[in-house]
Amino acid sequence: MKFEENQGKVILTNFNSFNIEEILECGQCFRFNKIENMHYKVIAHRRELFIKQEEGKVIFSPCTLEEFENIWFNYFDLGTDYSELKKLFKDDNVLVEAISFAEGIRILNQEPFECLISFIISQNNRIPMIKQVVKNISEKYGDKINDEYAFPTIEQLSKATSEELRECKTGFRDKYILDCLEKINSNEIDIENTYDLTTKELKDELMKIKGVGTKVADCALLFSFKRKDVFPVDVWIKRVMEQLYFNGEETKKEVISQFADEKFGKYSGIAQQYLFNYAIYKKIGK
DNA sequence: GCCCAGGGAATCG
DNA sequence: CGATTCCATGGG
Repeated sequence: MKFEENQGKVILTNFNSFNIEEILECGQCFRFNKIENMHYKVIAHRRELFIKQEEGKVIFSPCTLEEFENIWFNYFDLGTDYSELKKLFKDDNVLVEAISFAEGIRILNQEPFECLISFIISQNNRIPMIKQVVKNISEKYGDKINDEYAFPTIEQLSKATSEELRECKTGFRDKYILDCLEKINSNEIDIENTYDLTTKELKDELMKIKGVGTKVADCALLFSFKRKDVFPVDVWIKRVMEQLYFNGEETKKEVISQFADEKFGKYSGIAQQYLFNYAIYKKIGK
């Protein structure tokens, strides 16, 4: 892998396992827009970033070398060698098949607060609606950056009222967002300093928030707290796992979760993302 | 009007 | 505790 700055852009070459469409469209993040094929805009870290992928190269702009090294390298998880991780799954024919549908998926390292709120909103909701609600909240409470709005800081969103949140179309999840803010502001939970916590300790912490159960906590753990050993089980994963590993038989989420931990191990979260993408692609159960 | 969405809380045995 | 029941909103 190589990256260098050229006239306000950073060009990434000699990489593997990077497909901007697969990375953004696989349901892990909500602040992006498609401009054209393999050309996207991402809003994260109070910045607007354009990503255009061509044969053998990815162009990030506007972007300095410093920003790339300090922010986007980590955001796109470029320190992780996905070709090595995929080798861990090479003996599982089912997973190999799922991976073949999106070789270029990577798990983004998103900002914890935004990711947590986004997945609180995801409860009983659809991906296009989640994107819309997160956008509404950003436009109402966040700072303007170019022609978009950054996701609000904790301080900014703490000014929100139940009525305002409902105007942003959060629906009944308004009280969950308010509870999240209360618990952060009263230091009942701390999402800033989590490095020393085990995955279970951090999960218990997150689940103190009303509206955060196993699934929402797992998504936050995987997508923003760098815990690649968690395997979020939602309706799609449940269906695809039942079909691929349980002979199409109805299986409880807890059983699927434990099965995944044992089968996929330390990097089960990566496996989950390939399987989720496969489930959506095949429209399993629909 | 009806159904369901990347679930969770409350309640019950 | 594990299992069942109830909850609640917007969009198609």
